[in-house]
Amino acid sequence: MNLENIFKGYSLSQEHQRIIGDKLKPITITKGESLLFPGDTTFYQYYVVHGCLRSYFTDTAAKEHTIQFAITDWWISDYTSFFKKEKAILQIECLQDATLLQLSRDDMNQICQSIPGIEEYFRFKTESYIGSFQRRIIGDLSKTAKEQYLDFVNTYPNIEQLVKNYHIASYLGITSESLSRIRKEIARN
Amino acid sequence: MNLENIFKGYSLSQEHQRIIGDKLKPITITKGESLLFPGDTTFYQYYVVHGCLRSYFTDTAAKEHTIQFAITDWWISDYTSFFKKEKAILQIECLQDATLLQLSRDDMNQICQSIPGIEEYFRFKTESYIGSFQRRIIGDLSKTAKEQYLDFVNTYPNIEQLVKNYHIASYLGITSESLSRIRKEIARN
DNA sequence: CGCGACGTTGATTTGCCTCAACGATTGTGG
DNA sequence: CCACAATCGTTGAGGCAAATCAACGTCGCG
Repeated sequence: MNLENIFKGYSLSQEHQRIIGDKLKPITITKGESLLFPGDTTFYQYYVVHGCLRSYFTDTAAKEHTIQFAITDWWISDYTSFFKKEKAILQIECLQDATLLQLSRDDMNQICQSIPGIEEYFRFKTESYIGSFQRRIIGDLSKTAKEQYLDFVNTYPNIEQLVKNYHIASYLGITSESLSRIRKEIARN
Repeated sequence: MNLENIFKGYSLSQEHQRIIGDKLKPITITKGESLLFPGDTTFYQYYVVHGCLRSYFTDTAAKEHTIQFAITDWWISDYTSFFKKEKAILQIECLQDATLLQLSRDDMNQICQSIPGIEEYFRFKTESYIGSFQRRIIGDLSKTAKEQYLDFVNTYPNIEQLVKNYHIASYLGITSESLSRIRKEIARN
């Protein structure tokens, strides 16, 4: 396993790589399977080596709302559950056969304590989430569906090709019919 | 200054309280003033001792979108700017005369390094933001304006009394006219 | 081949916005 | 302390973007 892709910019000794490698448990999952269900509590976050997953919320009207997609080099979890040990409200589903590295909260804390500088990696990652969530809230509040879609394909061109249109629609907060019409209108130009 | 309210649950020695107290700079600000403007870079976050502030985004149509309110015991900043040293996109405005404690990013890091356990406080705070942003995105995606408003007054009853209706509307992503109609409809029942 | 999943298209409905006007309340200067 | 202006919240009329409901074409797969 090559840790360099994960901890880009952090030079790790052989010994430190071994310690981290021992904590990261490889997982394979096939399309359609789920890693986590609402109501369960998750003690893990997952690094995507390859494949594609999404986390989503199912509302009282049984509509699904995609919170996050994850492809190579992304981490995914229900972070409310992972951080606070609360029951998850999200489901995490595999959209394309995937290989993951599973890391528990306890092991993450241990790595942070025993390997100087690595806590910064995880802190930076958490802080980056704040930024992307904030951008998303601003987008939800201030943009039309068409603008949101154009932003999405610009920001995540690699994801757009991998997932179904109705997954994208559920991420943007619109119906798949509306997304279809938006795409049609864009194609006309 | 009493640090106990800020670092609830963290027992600090006299010496450590002195170190932290030296870094927290008291600030007073009056209604209508702003701490931060879009385009500036902020090196500070602010703890609210008393008073009320909001952070908001102004879109290309000159509409304001409130991202966060902050009252006693909350922290506020443009966290994208504060964490990443990027230019701020938010403005931070005082809604009720306030007393704040200003803490710079560098001082925060120094406190984290010199006082064991305090880094956990800030990490926990950042992780809590993830949870509240996630809940907000889910709300934006899955709830009607009326449900969103009811959630807001349940979750932040202390804030609802302090701020103007159009600030709440801009937080919920609706117009003040719509909020007025929603309130009227709720009052009928 | 036949079935189910997916995307598209049309007709209609609806929730919220926009624009406009008008009380109520608050603040301010004479 | 009053007069007036500004701010704020409310109400109405009309419009629009997206949802809903329904039908249908296409593609992939057992």
